[in-house]
Amino acid sequence: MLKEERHQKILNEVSLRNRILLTDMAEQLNVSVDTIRRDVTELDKKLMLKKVHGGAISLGFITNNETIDVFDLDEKKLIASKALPMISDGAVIFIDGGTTCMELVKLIPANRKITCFTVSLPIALELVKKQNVNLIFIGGKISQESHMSISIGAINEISQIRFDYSFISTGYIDPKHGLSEFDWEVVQIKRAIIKASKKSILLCISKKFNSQQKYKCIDVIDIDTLITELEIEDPRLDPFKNLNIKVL
Amino acid sequence: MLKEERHQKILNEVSLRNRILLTDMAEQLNVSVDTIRRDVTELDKKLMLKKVHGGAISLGFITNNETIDVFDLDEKKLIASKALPMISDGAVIFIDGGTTCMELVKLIPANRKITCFTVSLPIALELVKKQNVNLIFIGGKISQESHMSISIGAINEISQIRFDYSFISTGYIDPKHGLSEFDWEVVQIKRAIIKASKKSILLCISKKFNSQQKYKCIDVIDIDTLITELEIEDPRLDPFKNLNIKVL
DNA sequence: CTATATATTGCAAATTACTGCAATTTTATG
DNA sequence: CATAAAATTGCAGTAATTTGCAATATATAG
Repeated sequence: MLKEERHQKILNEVSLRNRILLTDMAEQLNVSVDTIRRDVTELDKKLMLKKVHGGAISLGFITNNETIDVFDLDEKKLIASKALPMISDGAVIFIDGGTTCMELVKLIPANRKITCFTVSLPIALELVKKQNVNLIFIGGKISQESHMSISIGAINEISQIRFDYSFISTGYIDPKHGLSEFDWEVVQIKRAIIKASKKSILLCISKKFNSQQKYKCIDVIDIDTLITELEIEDPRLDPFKNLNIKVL
Repeated sequence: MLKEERHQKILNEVSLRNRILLTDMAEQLNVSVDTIRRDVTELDKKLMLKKVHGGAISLGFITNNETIDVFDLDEKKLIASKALPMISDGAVIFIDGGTTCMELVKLIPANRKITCFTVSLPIALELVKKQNVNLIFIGGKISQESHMSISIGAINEISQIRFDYSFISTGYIDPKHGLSEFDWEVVQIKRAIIKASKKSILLCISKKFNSQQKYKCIDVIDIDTLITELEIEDPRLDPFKNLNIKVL
């Protein structure tokens, strides 16, 4: 078999499976592992794949973090765009932390006049850029992990406010087990927020469906609206529709 | 499974959840916890996530590597390095906003155990990176201009604290007219801070000398130490030395 | 403080990588 | 066609990497 032929087959396999093992390819192409190794080394130099210990991965796969992130980002942007119409002039809203909420914040038009509360430093830093947003940060001890204010004082402050809408995120969600989190403090904060909100809107990518963590936060029924990137008629949404919450 | 494959899966999970447990990933990927730990350590070194006890968290927020051009960065770094020795373990300090204070924050070593208050969002976002800093953000309405918390509530909160040191910045300074600012609210906050501090250290680049603005904040004599980028014997410092404050 | 979970370190086994070399095949050229 | 030069391939020995495990230290939660 010609070398070029092997190269082509290797590249095919890499693009198909995103990764190969040298031993697999050796067996498949009936040559020694050394030969495959040389082939892969060559293709690596040509930047046609990435050689790693024991095999090779596609270049698309290695930047997978970015591409997947961008992919996720698109989904999150879609969720954010669905949520945006709920933010109308004059509203008093709360915006939670997390990347999905961050996309929502980015979408808020410069001329939208609202009062916006948050406990998340990154969200606040983004909100402060908006000319017509009256931003109030609920202060206190900041958690290293979540970059959120998580103290009792924050919970007290929240309890004395009445939000028209709260846009919240969750770490984990399950139709039966409800929303759950990794940090107990975060659970406390989120509960306070939902209690202080006339309406709670959960922004959640469908990837998180059917996952749970040790600290239960609230039941799914406790939120008013669930916004995902899915089409409304997607069967994956059925378990949530049955819970009698609004699904967008 | 190739190591890189695991890395990708770990990164995906981290970006999705913001946080993972080593044990969860080990189970999910069918390898030992040690392996996941090594993976995470490696990814941490590559600055692709942050390793924490028991797991890892997303860098998504933290990588605010905005290379905003800071004027006179070298001078500000010099000032920061002069101020750094005053931040000792166990101290309760306040750090003001501004680029000079930001340089000081960046210099704080990871193992320095302090309690740190601030009203500045960017400063807070930088401080939250420091493992051993107990960070408390004094919340309230955030000013668009200064990205600082400037409400009455914040002033009240500050008045109930006692800082060992406060590191403050100023917009304008003049030996006779004192420190002055553009925003009335900022003046109020700074006054409260200085009142609540055992010692106040002003970080100020010499370019600001002999300048003033409409709202006077405090007199130069009200601060304890002035730190500039100048040599101690520089004649430009004489007007301040005559005011009987410490000059570094 | 105590119990549990996690981190660190060293180590051994298995796998993979690298190097030099020889056998074989391909290519270049008269 | 003949033949030397170059490229390709497999192999063997050695080096490096990866992985899991165990013992010990450290950190966290109650």
